Amino acid sequence: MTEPSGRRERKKAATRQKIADTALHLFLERGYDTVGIRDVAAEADVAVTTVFAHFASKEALVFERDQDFEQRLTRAVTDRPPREPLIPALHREVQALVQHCTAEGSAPVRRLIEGSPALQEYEESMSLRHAQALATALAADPHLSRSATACQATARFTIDAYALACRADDPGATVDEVFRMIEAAWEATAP
Amino acid sequence: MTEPSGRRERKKAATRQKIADTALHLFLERGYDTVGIRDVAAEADVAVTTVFAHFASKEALVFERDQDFEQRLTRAVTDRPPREPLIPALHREVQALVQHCTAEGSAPVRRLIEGSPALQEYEESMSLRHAQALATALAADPHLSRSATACQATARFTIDAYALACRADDPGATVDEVFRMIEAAWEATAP
DNA sequence: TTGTGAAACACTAACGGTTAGGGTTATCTT
DNA sequence: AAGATAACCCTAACCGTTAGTGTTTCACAA
Repeated sequence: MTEPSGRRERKKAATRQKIADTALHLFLERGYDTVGIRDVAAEADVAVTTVFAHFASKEALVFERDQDFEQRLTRAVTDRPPREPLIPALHREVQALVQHCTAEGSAPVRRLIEGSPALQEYEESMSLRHAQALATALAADPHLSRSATACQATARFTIDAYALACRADDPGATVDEVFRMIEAAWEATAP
Repeated sequence: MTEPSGRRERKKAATRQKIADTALHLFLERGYDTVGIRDVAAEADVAVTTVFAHFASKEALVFERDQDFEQRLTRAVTDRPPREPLIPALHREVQALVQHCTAEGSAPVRRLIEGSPALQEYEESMSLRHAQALATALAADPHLSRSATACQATARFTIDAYALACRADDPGATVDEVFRMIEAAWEATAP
């Protein structure tokens, strides 16, 4: 119940940050596979157990920043003004997310991920969780009234659009093209 | 260059089969997490290294049978009679694959997979590889002449249909419904 | 101020998947 | 029959991850 009560939380956050920064730095410098958890812990000057107290797995160290991805997607649905059509809202949000993830600064991290099967698998797994959350949000929207299957499919398609665009030569155009398809698919499910 | 030259290959296949059978048996009996690779190796009477000579990972032991999944999908595209429309062909093949995977005998294995995050992650990862293979097959079909993006998106949508249907209450109906969406999406990409 | 409970962290040791290194046997080829 | 090689074995280790068990540091109230 105590919100900003001080030093302990700050120190914890600092420790977490230091671990994440150290890890990303080492990964980018020497490669994901070559750097062990023990290396990260030593360099960050913490115990190995402390690393796992802050991050669920080695892979999670790399995806520190993409915390709010899921929230942004579901909010694009739930916080949309009444009567605002669904697909354009999703389209806009995905466009923004893709731009964020293909920005200049994210390039080295993307290369890191592409270079490690373990990281790619982890990212896919995250994506599926996001798709499930989005599907739930879609099914809960009273204005849509589509079948559960239609909601789940649309959620997956949306995540597909994001995943494809992140790896495409022209991310923006890819989002637009896939969303033309999603729009048609969605219309085909109208009651 | 030697095709069926005998005993060695037969023995190798037998060893592989014995490992897979033993593993699945143990997993179903005592649970995936409770059974270690060392247990499997001991029960199959082989060395641990031999297990990994035949299977790339512990998870791969469970998916021994779904070898031809990828081939069946791509062949549904490439071996389709000329002028046969794409989506119905895919629809039929996915329907068949789903029936195969939701058949009576596959239920215990499915429960095994649902019970282990590691197995689910592995299955997703397989799915993505299949989607990429399918996308390549679509892009290579001279009759289709769609953009690379459209092919990739359609491939992913198809895999989504399979994944959703395998977990749905009514798999057949789910395939049909999602393919109505895919059909519309595909039409929307007509040149 | 000080005592108290809890949170954050450390250390050690281990577990389980996976691999490297190096040796043995069975099969294939010539 | 004599190499060549594939399949296999054994040992020992690496690495991610966790359990068990303290120890330090902070928050809070008496």
